[in-house]
Amino acid sequence: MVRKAGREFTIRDVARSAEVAVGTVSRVLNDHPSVTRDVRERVQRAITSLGYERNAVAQSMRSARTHMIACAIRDFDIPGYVSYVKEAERIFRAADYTFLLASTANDKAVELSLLRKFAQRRVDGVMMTISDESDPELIAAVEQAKMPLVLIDREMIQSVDRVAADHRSGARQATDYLLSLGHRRIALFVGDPHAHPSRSRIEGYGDAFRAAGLEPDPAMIRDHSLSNEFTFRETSALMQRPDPPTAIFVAGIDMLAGAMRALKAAGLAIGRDVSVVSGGDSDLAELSTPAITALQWDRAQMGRHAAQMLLDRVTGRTTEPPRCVRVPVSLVVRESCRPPQ
Amino acid sequence: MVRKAGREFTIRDVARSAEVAVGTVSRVLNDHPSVTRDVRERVQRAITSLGYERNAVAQSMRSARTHMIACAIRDFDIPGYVSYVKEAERIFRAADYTFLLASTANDKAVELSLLRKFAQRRVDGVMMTISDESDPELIAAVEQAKMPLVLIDREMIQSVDRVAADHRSGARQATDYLLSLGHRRIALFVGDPHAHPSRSRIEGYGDAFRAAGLEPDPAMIRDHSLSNEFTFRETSALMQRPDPPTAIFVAGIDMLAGAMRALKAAGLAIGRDVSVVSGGDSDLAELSTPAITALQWDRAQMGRHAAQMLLDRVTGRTTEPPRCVRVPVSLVVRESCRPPQ
DNA sequence: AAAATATTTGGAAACGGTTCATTGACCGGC
DNA sequence: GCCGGTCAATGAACCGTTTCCAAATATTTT
Repeated sequence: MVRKAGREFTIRDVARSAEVAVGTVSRVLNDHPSVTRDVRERVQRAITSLGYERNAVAQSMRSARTHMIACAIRDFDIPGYVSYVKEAERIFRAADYTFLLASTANDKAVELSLLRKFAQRRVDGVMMTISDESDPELIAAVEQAKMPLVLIDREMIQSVDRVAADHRSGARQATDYLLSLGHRRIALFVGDPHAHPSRSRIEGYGDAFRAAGLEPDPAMIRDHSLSNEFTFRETSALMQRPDPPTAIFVAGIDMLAGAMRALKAAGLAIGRDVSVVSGGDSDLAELSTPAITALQWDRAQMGRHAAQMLLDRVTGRTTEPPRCVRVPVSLVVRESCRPPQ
Repeated sequence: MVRKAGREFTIRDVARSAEVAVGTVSRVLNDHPSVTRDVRERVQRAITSLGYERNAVAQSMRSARTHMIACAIRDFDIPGYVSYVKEAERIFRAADYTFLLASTANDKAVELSLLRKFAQRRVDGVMMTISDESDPELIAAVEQAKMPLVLIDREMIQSVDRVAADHRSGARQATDYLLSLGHRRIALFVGDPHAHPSRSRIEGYGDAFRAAGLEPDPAMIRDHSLSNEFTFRETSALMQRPDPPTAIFVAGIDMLAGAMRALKAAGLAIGRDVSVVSGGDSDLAELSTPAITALQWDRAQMGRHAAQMLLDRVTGRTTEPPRCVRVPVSLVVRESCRPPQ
């Protein structure tokens, strides 16, 4: 049999070649029990001899399931995020789902447009972060999504499943530790306070101060952007004040590099001149000299939870009300903090 | 109009609601010129009032184009790779292509199975790495792929498009530099020599030795795996020899952390006790104390090239024979290398 | 004003699977 | 020898678009 120009073989070609009906080929492909050994083998032979590959598009068209899961995160190259995603992809692939990935640059318009695209593609489920958990348009888009959806590291929208690290407790631990060393002017860097991680970190920071009978100084808090440039600029500015902080808590997951660059440029030594705690652990934190004290949580577990929750919805195994899984955060004490001079 | 239970609105519902034919709705959706303003507006109104979302699956079915690009890389959480991917995704999204991502763990079976999956999904193009450029099965699978395909950081398979960094020149520069400082026992760590980057690095390393009238010592070369554990173990072993290397060139893109961990554990100071050059630049390399001398190339550009080449094939803009784009590599000298004592 | 041409709209076929009602074959029991 | 029941296999309908031909209408030309 010769393939028609530009056309791939279809189930009909297989049927003709094996001298059976198309329905029979479909049943062979789907391991339906009521096919005799003889016919099954004839069909298998036809399939291999033609090099037939089943068309997933046609399959999705009829079955109204695409076996695709979409994921949208702030940015690909944030090692912290990618750890979640890596584990999730592994689980989805094992469950025979294809993984679709996009970055949003933390931009609401991109987030909304991706949600529409995912809907048009009829993906079976969505895993994502959003830039602003209190934006009505984003909330509406998330709540009215036609497919199951899991939010990553977001907490506020109660009507969908969520997986989040316990950043409030993490920030509390970090701040408690710095306060216990005697620090009082502790700079706090977080990202956009419209999303849960930043808000929770600010809360945890405040919790620690208040538990010590102190009031946090708003001038020490910088909440604006997650970019490295921002962290660099603000660290530089803060260290030039007449009363610079004696400790810096760079709470964003990928802010450490920016702060270190600024301190290096200013000729300040971590540990000796200023104490530093990083809000996310990394090779950089672990292997710096001195090694940086950091907050840490099981990122693979977070990805696993998100993937599993989503799969449970997609396959209909769960119809329970939406829930929020919270992953614990702990402080790894290294060498970057000393009592202030 | 009420949506039937469990069914979404279709183009037919829109047609009925706007009192036009389905073909007309399709023409409105596709901005076909021959639709009068009046009809167009009536259809638009029907679309918004029903909340209709076009079904991309059906569209693909009919048009035989999915507007999806698949990408398979060794691992998500290798910052070096993710930089390529990030830029590529941006370009594909801008061109209205959806990006499909999978990790292969550098495993041939996974690579083959993903290629089949991509074929079944009828993606319009594929961007990937493969674990072994000389494996006949992989070569066959890549060459016989029904869709355009671009290999990332692979060079050998001439019959498809490729984008690769010039690792040979990079390794030559790094080794030249270490030799010029007076080092002779220079350890070289690379990944699996079945793929271009490792092979090229070994060649570049040898080039430098031979250009200096020396012969490289095979006992100083470790080519096996890209894992951090491997690098850790082998670094530890090598430094315990009676004649340990005076310099280490960790040429793999994500091997630096493993080597640094081993040196730290052995109580050896980089720069003073042993010189180090990293085969890939990173925050870790830049911000370590001392800062690590590293090879560097424009990763975004690599992703851009790959995406553009693929788009040119997918859209039929190019029918030229396959080519290989090579991205230059340069050495950034920092503080991690000194003459041997 | 009629003819020729261009433009807009309608409606059916096609894409490649899955599903389901129907047919046909075979077997055992009375 | 007939009937009922089970199991395999058939083939048409269907999923939601796009595309193409034909019909209807508008516009220009003669």
